[in-house]
This record gives sequence, C-alpha cells and structure tokens, in this order.
Amino acid sequence: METAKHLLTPRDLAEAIGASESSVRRWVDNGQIHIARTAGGHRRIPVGEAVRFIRRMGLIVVHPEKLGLRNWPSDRGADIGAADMDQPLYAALLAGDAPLARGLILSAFLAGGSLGNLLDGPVRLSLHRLGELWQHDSRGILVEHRAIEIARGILNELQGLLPATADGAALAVGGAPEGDPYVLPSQMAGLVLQECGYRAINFGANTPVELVTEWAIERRAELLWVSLTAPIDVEVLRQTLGEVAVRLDSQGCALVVGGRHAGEVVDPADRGRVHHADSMAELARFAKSRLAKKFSD
Amino acid sequence: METAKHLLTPRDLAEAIGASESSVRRWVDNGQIHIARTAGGHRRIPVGEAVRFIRRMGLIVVHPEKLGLRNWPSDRGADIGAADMDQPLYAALLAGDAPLARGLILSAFLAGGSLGNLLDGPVRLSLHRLGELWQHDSRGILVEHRAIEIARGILNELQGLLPATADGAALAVGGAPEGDPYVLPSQMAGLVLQECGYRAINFGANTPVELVTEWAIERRAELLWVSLTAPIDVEVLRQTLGEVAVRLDSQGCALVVGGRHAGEVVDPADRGRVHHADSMAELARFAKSRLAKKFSD
DNA sequence: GGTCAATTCAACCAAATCATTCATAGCTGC
DNA sequence: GCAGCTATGAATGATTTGGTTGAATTGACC
Repeated sequence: METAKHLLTPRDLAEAIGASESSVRRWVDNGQIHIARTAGGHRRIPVGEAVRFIRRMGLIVVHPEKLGLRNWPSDRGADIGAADMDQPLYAALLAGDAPLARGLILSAFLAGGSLGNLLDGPVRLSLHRLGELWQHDSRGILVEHRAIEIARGILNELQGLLPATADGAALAVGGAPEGDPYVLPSQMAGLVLQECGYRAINFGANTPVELVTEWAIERRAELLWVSLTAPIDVEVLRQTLGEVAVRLDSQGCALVVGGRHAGEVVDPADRGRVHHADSMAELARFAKSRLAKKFSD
Repeated sequence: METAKHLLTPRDLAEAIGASESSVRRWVDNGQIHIARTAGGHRRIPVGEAVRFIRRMGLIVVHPEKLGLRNWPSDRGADIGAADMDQPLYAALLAGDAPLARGLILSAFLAGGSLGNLLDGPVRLSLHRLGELWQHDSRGILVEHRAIEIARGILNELQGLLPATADGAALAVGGAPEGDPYVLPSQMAGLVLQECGYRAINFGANTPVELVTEWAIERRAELLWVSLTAPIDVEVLRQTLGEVAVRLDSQGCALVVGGRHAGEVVDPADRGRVHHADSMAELARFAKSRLAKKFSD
C-alpha cells in the first residue's frame, strides 16, 4: 500500500506531466518551481506547489496517479473536496450538462479522493437521487437515462486515466446478473478493480452468473464480482450464488457480491465463500487484501 | 513497450502527415491546431486535437504509428480501408482485444471516411456476427457482452474526437424504445447526428417513445430518432409511432426510425411523417438534408 | 546501528525545438 | 506573361529538452 505523499520527487512530477526528470530539475533550479530539500540535498516538491506550477503553465497531466494526490484525506489543498461535490454534480447531471459533470468528476479525480470514495460519494448519491425522480414526474426517467449516458462516458474516460494494468496482472471478471439491466454499478466495479491492479473484464448488465463463473474458472480468474441493483428474484439468485461459490472457491477465485440488494442474496450459510461489499471502497479494500495475500504466499 | 503518447511534438505530427515542421508550427500559431505548451515554451499537441485537425483538413496520414494509434502489427498493407476492416475488427472484438479494436476503428476514422460508412460497415458487421455466436455456444453471450462494452468505450472516444457542436445547433433526441435493451445502435445514431452538426441527446435503451416525444416538443427538438433492434411488439409500437408522428410533425420535428426491425413498424399510412433509415449513412443523409432545408428557409 | 538496492544528485552533451528570416512554388486577377 | 498574394519548406543561431555519467543520498530491511 502506498502511503499518501505530501512531497513529490522530481521524477514523480516529470512522469505526471510527461516531461523528463532533467527538465523538472532545471525548472526547479530556475526558480519556476519552489521546493524543499532533504538533509542530503535531494529535491522534494510539495504537491500544492506542483499543482500550482501545472496550473500556471497550463500543462496537461498525463499520469495523474503519479502525483499521489489520491488516497488523501480530503482536508485542504484539493480544489474540490468530494464532500462538497454531490450537490453541483447532481445539478449538472440533472441539467444534462455533460461538460460540467465531466469537469467536476475529473477535477475530483485529479485533485484528491480515492476512486472508491468518489464513486461511493458524489457519483452514487447523485445517480441515486436522479433515480427517484420518476416517482414525481414520469419525465424523470428521461433525466435519469440521460444522466446515465453521461456518467458512462465519464467513467470510460476515467478508465483511460488509470495506469495500464501489467501483463501478468490477476484477472477479475464480473457483471450484473440476468434480469438486472443496470450497467453503471458493474462498470464502476470494473474501474475500481482495475485501479487495484487487476485486469478487469466487465460483461455489463444482464449477464447470467453461471456463464461468468465458467469463464472465470476457465481463464483462472482470481475474482468474480456480481453487481446487483435491480430487485430481481432473490431466492433464485441466492441459490445460484451458493452453488457457484463452491466451484469458484475450489479454484481459488473469490466471489464478491455488491449493490443495493446484495445483503439479501447472501446466504448466511455461504459466509466465507460469498463475500459482500457494501460500497466501492469496500470492494477495493477486499480486492487489495486479496492481492496482498496472494503475494505473501 | 512504449506507453501510449498523449502529447505529440510538432515533428511527430509533421512526420505523420508528411508535412514540414514549419507548416505545423504555422498552423498552430494560426489557431488551426489547439495546443499545450511545456514550461519552456515548446509546443505539445494532444492526439485528439491532431485527429480533429487531420480530419477537418482531409489530410492523408502517411505514418499513423507516429500518432501512437496503431498498436497492431502492421503486417498488412499500410492502409486498411474500411472495406477490408471487418475481418480484423471482428477478430479483435472476438478476442476481447480492446486496444486492437480501438486502433482499428480510430485509424479508419482518421482516414477520413464518413462516420456513417464506418459504423454501417465493419462495426455493424462485426457486432452482428458476434450477436449470433450464442446460438452455437452459450458462452457466446459473454463474448458479445464484452465486445459491446469495448465498442461502447470506443464510440465514446469517437464522440470526443468530433468537432464540438455549435451553441445554436439544432437539437436531436432519441433512444431505443421501451423493451429494447440494445444500447449501441442508439449511441451510434447520436454520434452520427452529432457529426452532422446536431446537438444530440441520447437517452439510451428502454426509453418510452411517448416521453421522448414530449421532451422533444418542449425543447423544440428538430429531430427524434427511434432505434429499434429487439423484436418487440410491432403492433403497439406502430400505433404509438403513428400517434406521436402527428404531434411531432405539427411542431416541425422530424421522426426517424431505424434499426433491424424498423421496416415492420412504419405504417404505410404514416409515410411522410415517419421516416425510415436503414443505415447510419442514410440517417446522416436525411439529417443533413433536413438541416439544409432549414437553412434555405 | 548497519547493509544494500533503488533513487536522486550535479554536470555534461547530443538532439530537438524555438522564433525568425528567406526562398520557392502555386494561384488569382489583370 | 506578370505583379501580387498566400502557402509551404528550408535555413539560421539561440534555447529547451532529454538522456547519460559516476558519486551521493534515501528508504527499507535486517
């Protein structure tokens, strides 16, 4: 686990903005970037100074994660705290203002909070509120659909900002079960798992769990997620999950169920084989611990 | 492995299109290409901007690899025309090779053909073939789902590469009707209409036509598309379309129905009010003629 | 506290890019 | 044809960039 960094090395900044270490060093020595030094004379760049420099020069951040801004306690410095963002994001999605919503989410991603917190917080809250609009006005359905399309695009863009997964990375597969048409939660799960270092394959909505299970076993996947949002037949799914959990467990593949109705479909008898994640942050935690365990073996 | 370049130097772009560095510099300084700068003042060109410029100017890309878009072995001829592309694209989507599929589609887009031909040709053919896999093997469903997710991401990227729509652009709204879960065709339609100069709002799959109609009339939309892929109740939809067509027609909003089952749901009695597009190219043709007529008024 | 691999240091150099100028080629209107 | 205009490509010396060198520092581990 990478600890939150308040100070960047010249290399960190160089990689983040797609420049060379030499250039960053020169800019520092020119006085364009104000830095601190270690006792031995190594340059250390405060994140705030890095952000200021990037903004002043209008530079493009190619690898945001190198700035180490994520996993921050969203206290200060960050332009937009995730905590204050749900209202503006909700408004943007409500109005169908895609560029604004994109700016809000990408800023938050660049400026701070972990991906899990971002998705669990403003994004989830906004979409949840939008999802209830149709109860008051049938046209709320349209607003919700439009918001989902916008969010899908932004999540897709976020994926491009994540570091590329290594070739030998662990495989994670998943989707929403048959009868569940919601695409976003599963896409989010894939995103989070990719951030954790998995090679994630998202099969999207309405995908039979048994098929994904077969696929996971064949391809030696190490994690299978099931994203459950629609109120589908609980009894059937519970039994299905119990059955596939046994097969997956014997192959060393973890089964994680998440989503609005996840709690109802996990049979207490299957605890230990069927894991349950209430949020994206929890999914990330589980996934990371699973990877760590694999490494220690 | 070289990481994908997000920023090009003037020389990169110059070599890619077979021009001189001087020209690229001049185009940048003229404002024809929008760029970023390094701290020292060197020009850095985002790939998206390069793609937009190349298409806008109708330039020929001599060395696509300089743009970092060709990550597949270029054993075949330098130019893969849209006509020869369906086989490689099908193979890429079948294998779940997202970067390869992306490279193929973006290269074809870069080559300058109309978006309609690209979508009607290789993309549609590949997805159609993939959609029939499940008849031989139930796991074909997974392959299809995965391919759809990949294609969605690429289409999303394509949208970002289209020139921004003008502020006062005509509005077009649409989606797939209630009961039709297919998201891609509607997304493609939105993309094509945006290319034609419309401000397109895609409500996605499973969206009641009556609601979209109300929305279109309220917002003074000039075009409403209905993308019909799933074999849903023809009788009901035909009647619905007939009814909304009258209302839309009185407001000067065109109604276009497209997709696999479009022919069946257009009542001959409604001809003239319910337009029918067999392909994306045809949709583009209709949309453009509609815009032209508006201008001549 | 000590060891050791990885990182960063300062200094240097080759290559690339900068802004500017100038020459050439193509086109238009007379 | 020819003068005028524009676009392009090729030079110029100055500046910026990115890579390399051996030495020093750092951070993690024992």
